Amino acid sequence: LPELPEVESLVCGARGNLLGHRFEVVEFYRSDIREPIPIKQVKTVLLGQTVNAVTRRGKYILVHTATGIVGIHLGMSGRFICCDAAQPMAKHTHAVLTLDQGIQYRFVDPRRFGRIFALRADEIESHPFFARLGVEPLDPSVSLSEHLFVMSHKKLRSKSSRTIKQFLMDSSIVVGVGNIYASESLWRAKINPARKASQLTRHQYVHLARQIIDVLTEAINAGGTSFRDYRDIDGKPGYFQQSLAVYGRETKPCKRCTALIRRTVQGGRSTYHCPVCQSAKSAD
DNA sequence: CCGGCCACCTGCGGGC
DNA sequence: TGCCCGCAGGTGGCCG
Repeated sequence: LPELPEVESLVCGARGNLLGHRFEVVEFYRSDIREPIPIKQVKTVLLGQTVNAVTRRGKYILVHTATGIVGIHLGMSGRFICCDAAQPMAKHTHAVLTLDQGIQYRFVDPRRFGRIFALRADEIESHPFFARLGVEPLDPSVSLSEHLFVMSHKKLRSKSSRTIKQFLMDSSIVVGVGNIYASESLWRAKINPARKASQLTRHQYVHLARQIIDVLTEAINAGGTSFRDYRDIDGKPGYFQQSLAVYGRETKPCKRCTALIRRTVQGGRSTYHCPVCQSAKSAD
């Protein structure tokens, strides 16, 4: 579920349901997720309070009220589902927030890698979870290409030999580029994922940044449905099935050149690339 | 200070 | 059927 496009879509949808509404009931069914949920603090922020804003930093969802902010991260398997109070409770529902009209937001997370925490309004940028986060790729005031180029060169001084794929997935450099969109944007930019980040030219970073912004934007516009088991109400597969060019397509033909997509492992995570379009030495 | 690796969990699909 | 293995969208923290 959670790559940046899913989180962004969720935040947009949540604004419609939450803004100006009040949490009447806040329930927890288990609090031992990634870190224990600070139930008392979370209730202080939410219970009986009206939502002033719903924002996002990286893949963190932030719900603002007059008494503070609750941060929610979905981890690998988390969902934040809006439904009627009458709906049967899904397995692994750990928290239920009931709004004034009986609408509920439910936090469901089988693997429990997600987090729920509270912070004060003035803590957002200094909180450990946010302090070292890199730039927002879709922030129009940021030159993503220049940032990536400069950061990749900074690391060069400390004999870094990090690959471009792992560099893109480093949230202290840029947030929101997860395992799917790292592979996808490198394929679009025709850059081999095993190349050293420090060896790419400024020109290549310009091209790569363009692809990152485009692929994330397209996925957001498609409603953030880039997960494996997504089906819409008619049972049709979402963006994931239709539009991902390489992710999860090992041994299938490249959508540009028909060569067979290859799966490799970098930092313990699967990487997909086309050995022809993204040939290792291509300076493109 | 930095890069690399692990841990944290449950579920699912494939092979035997 | 059923068991076992590998794999799954993330990331903070620890170790060397």
